Amino acid sequence: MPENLPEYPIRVYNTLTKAKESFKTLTAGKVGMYLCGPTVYAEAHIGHMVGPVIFDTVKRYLTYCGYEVTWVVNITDVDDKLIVKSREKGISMFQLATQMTADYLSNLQALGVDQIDRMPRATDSIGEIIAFVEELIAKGFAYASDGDVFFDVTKDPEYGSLSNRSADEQQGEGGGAASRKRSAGDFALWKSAKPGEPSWPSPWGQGRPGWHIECSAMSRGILGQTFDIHGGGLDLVFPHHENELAQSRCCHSKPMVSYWMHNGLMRASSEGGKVGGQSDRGEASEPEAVAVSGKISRSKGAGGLAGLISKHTGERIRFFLLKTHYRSTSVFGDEPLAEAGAALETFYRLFERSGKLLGSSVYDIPYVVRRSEFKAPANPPALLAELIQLRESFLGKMDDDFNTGGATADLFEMARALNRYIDQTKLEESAKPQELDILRQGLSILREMAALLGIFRKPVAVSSGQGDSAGVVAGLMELVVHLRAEARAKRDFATSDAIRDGLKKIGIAIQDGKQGTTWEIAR
RNA sequence: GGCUCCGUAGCCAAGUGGCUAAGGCAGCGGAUUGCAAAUCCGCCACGCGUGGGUUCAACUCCCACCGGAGCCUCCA
Repeated sequence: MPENLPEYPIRVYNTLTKAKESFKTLTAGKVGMYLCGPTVYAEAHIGHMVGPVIFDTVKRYLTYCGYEVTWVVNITDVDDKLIVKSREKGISMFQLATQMTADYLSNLQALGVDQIDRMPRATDSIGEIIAFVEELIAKGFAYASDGDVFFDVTKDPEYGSLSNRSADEQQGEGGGAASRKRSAGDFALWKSAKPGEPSWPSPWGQGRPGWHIECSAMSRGILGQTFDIHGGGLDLVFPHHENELAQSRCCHSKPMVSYWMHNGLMRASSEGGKVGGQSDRGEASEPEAVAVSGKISRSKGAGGLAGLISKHTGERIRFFLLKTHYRSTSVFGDEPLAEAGAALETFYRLFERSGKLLGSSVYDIPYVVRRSEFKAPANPPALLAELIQLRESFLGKMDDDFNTGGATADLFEMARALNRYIDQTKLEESAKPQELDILRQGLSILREMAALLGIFRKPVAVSSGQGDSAGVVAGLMELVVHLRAEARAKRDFATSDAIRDGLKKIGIAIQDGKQGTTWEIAR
């Protein structure tokens, strides 16, 4: 790779310049990427998954394009909310953080986020944080005040450049620490500990880090003073990233990051305005009033991601997040997720159908994992020519600020082309080896693109039977399908339809195809 | 009040100066099927919140207005 530096026209929207810019790395072929992770004081909600899924996809894409990416996601495990929450629960702050970190990690895993290289914890980085604060004081950008240390925003002429606001505009009352601040916009780098609070020794007494400083310290420690991409939710632009940026830029007298990327926020749909059925007419068809509440947040009681995952599958949630552009806000709820699920069925059915023809799982078909390694055949058959073109289209969308939403359209076109090929070539009646090979190659291209989105990496469990019962269900279904086939052979359609209808009522769908009858439990 | 962003078919959603405005969900016709389901083919925005303006040309740029969201306090 070093001798063959990637040259792809990737463009990235930069919050700092408010424009799409050509992607250029600081070090040839290498990318340093930092995403602000969660404060682990409560269970994660779907909003916390947006950034990880997006940046997981960004890393997959950049890696595919030949870059060597180091992706860091921090864990904030010391913070006021952690202290409050742990007291409520009667456990230590560290226990709470450990529990919630485990919850976060399990959610990431369920959504296929497995590209993270480093997950530093704030409490493991206290030494680096203190050193960083000392440097800022030495350089005149920060001052100690009665056990606290504050960043002096008036010393930074560029303060506010990220969120487009000026320091003197900040009319905040300065919080509880106002009396110790020189100006209201100053923010804490180090907070003195009250009795009983978790604390670490420092040159300013016992205390703990402020919110923003850990990211400056940890990103520097792992990625260096300047790195390529810094991400987070749109709600972090101010004050978190603004402050982080100010600390690092002032400390090092150089830019902190090349590209600031911010993802849009999720909004929750909620049923509201349940009107009583007082309709004049007998047929009351009140439209379901769906109120869209604001941004979801844990302070409003959002959560239950684990339940959501078991209900909708991680892949469905991931696809839902990726079918919209990462910078837009989207409304999330059971309906939108179910729709995403319905869309995915197209692919699952294609894979099942193809798997039967090929005699092996589509998920076992190898595919190209480096963009430069794709080799188009000299005279491709029509199907492959079409897929190659769709592949180009897909990659073009991804090059343009990781437009996953636009790219999914090409995925659907690929599925249609493949289904059409199977239909028109009548592969299900008889298939020549070379025809199956073309199908296999086509599926390989589809999988290559899907892998960039981190989907279709492994089969989704079709029968939802649990444990031992799955085998029982499969055996029962085999029997039922067999009996029904006998009825159909005798043209006893009353019986066969009764079986089908009865199964449908308990959530099992039957499909009669040329290759026999298949069944699936409604997902 | 200040600062951002958004408003594209019944719903979700890509596009953002110039060929016929992607794709998905739902729906409707047709092929197929014993009937369905699935799959394929076709239909489904003469118009992209409203009103002005710039331009040879605007959904795409500018202004105003209406509607919605976010940030300015903890937040992914």
